[in-house]
Amino acid sequence: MSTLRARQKQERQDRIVGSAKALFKKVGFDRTTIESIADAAGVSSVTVHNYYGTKSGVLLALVNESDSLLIEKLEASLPTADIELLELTLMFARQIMDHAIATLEKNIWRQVVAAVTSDAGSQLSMAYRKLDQQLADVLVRRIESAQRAGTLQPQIDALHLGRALFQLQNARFIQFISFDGMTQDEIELRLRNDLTALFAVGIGGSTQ
Amino acid sequence: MSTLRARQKQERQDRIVGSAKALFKKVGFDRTTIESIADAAGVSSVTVHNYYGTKSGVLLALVNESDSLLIEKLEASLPTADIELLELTLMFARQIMDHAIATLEKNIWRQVVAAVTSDAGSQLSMAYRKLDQQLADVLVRRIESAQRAGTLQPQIDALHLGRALFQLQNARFIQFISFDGMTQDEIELRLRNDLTALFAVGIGGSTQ
DNA sequence: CAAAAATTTTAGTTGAATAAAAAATTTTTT
DNA sequence: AAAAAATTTTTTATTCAACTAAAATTTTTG
Repeated sequence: MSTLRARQKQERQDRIVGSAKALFKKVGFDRTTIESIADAAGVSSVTVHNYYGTKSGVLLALVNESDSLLIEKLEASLPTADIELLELTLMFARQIMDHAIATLEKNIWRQVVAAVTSDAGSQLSMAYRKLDQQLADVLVRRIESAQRAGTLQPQIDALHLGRALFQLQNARFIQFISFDGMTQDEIELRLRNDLTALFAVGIGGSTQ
Repeated sequence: MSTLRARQKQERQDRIVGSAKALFKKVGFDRTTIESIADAAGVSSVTVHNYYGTKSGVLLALVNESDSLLIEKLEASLPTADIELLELTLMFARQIMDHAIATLEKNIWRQVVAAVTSDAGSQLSMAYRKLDQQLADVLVRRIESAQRAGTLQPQIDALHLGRALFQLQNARFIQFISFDGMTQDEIELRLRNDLTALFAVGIGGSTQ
């Protein structure tokens, strides 16, 4: 029951992450210094480094937390059956964008993506990727359930389809956060166009 | 005809970009300092800053150059007609990966992606995105020509299909560079699975 | 050769990151 | 409960490199 010390550690970490979030939102990532985070959290800057290694480390820790919530929310709110594949995917995308915007500014999300890419391999990057995979799994399971419900042909490969749809959605999400002027509606339209065009390919069968 | 000065400027820039490339390949991005680039190029570090602003700036300049070549190469080598959509896309993806690996290490590509994402909005980021769009256009044109050749149903929306395929390919490309252990074959397989699953959706028509 | 333009030098700021010793706190032992 | 041991945090100090500003110098042009 080594817990008093552990609890305090947890509290300290919570304070750090909380202060970081507030500062990121207030003055942006670049202009937030590790020292300002440390000050706001009532710890020393060395402690921040000890826990999270780098400034990006703090950011990723913060995002990992909030993304775990997103998965639960998605799991709960995404309709289970009786929905078109295209609509399902769009709904999925919309919820992710909603969540992202509710959590942090686009600008900060760009830093998240950059950090995950730039130091792929770090603990926190890998945690982030794992969450992505869980998101993809949500989609896969909905596809399977649509197949059971008869809304979608059963011979389709649900796993690969779900992953492909996730990749596409994710690519568009990154586009969404990459431009301040890009609206959710515009991204939704693009994703819709993507899917419509792709789904149209199979329709005619081989022309040969 | 203000050209002597302009020529020297160009030469200086070439030297900077060349030295940077050599250093990035040799010791990696992080351990290359702007001063070492400047030294190798025979200019002062301030000059490097003046031209490219940041270290990432130099990197993006370098990549923009080499990617222009890629587009030409693709345009020349990608078969014009008489090819399946799936094979076309895979070939496209393969050439991009080949080019990427021939140019820089995965590690450096990660920095490229990070830089483009992190300061979206900078000149060089936007140039990079423009090149991406040109890449997508190559795909679109091949699709149109496949339609003219009768290999693909003419009623399909070539523009949106091409863009969707590019997005998917790009997502998989980023996955490719994100892990040192990820092979081209593995990525090709994933992309093939993506496409097969997506194209299968249309086949049955509506079940409703 | 003088004017104009660009580069380099000089000098300084900033903040991330790290190391090692000191201080504080918690746990364990007596 | 007090002392000792163990662990964590903070202090202190330093390094490193990106980036910037302004003056000095060089180069080009007319």
